[in-house]
Amino acid sequence: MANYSDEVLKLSNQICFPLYASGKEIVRRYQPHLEKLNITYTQYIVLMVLWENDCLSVKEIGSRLYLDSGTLTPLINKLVAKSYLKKEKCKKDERELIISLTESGYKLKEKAKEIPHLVANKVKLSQEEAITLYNLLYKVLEGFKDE
Amino acid sequence: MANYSDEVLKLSNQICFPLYASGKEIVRRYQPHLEKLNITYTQYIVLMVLWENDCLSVKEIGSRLYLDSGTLTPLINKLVAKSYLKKEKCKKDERELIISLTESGYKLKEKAKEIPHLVANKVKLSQEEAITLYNLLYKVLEGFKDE
DNA sequence: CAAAATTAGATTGCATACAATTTAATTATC
DNA sequence: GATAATTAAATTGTATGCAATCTAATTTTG
Repeated sequence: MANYSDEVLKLSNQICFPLYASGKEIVRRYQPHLEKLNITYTQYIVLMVLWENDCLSVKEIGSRLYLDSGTLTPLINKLVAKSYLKKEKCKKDERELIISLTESGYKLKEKAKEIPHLVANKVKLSQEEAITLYNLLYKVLEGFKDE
Repeated sequence: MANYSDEVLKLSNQICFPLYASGKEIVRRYQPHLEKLNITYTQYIVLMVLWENDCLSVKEIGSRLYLDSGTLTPLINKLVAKSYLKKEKCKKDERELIISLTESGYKLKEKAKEIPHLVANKVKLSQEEAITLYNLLYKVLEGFKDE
């Protein structure tokens, strides 16, 4: 007979699963568009952070994107190899590495601006639902910060 | 001067990013608990599907979890190596592979039942907010299905 | 019914993710 | 001011994810 613990372990009763799955699926929708810019989704969000605020340390980028140096170091190296980014040691603190956009990295911004709309159109939510979802997701993320 | 396209490209204006990040972060909260069972999150959700409905094809598991054979084949092999699952060819259609729980795979269910609570406690949402979030996420996922 | 098309899994190749460890630089402490 | 503790990146190792391709089995079609 199904009991309470069975219910708890149903996929459909756990909020983690739809979070995990929808995150994955929406990122997958970005890839075909990003491919035209020769970048991946993770590379795209690194660029996005820098388009908004150029010249940041690896640490700072990681803190905004919830990524650590194990992910960022090789990823930034790829973007440097593609000539979208450049790295330089911070003068004040040589442990830090300042990441900044190259001319061609900055120019990508214009090409990228249409992509969010293209994917947003595939998300079948009303404006109001999207805003609610957005706020709840940030609430989850913020909640994780102070642990 | 910041214009509309700049706004569009701000991380904070894109619903994809909080989906991507919160999915990743909540999965990360599962790992320390799952480690005690010697499984990863993806392995856990495969087991969860089978706890709910044993004996499924790789295709069927993939359809429920939004994963393809490139991810599932090696992952299922690991669970077979750990003696949690077994594989057998489908008699009716030899292309299909039926995946089922072993005795020890079934027993894991009892040990796993406390984990969702432990992680849910870290998510700082009210009951009502969690339900709203849950429904919106499934709406996103369902919307992706018919493309 | 034989050839073509489709389908289920497996394989390959590339790009994350992240824990754990290491290295170099900076701060805190005695 | 030398040593200990801390911090930023890089490195290592393991586990996904997924597109693309391949192989074998089954269905569809002329």
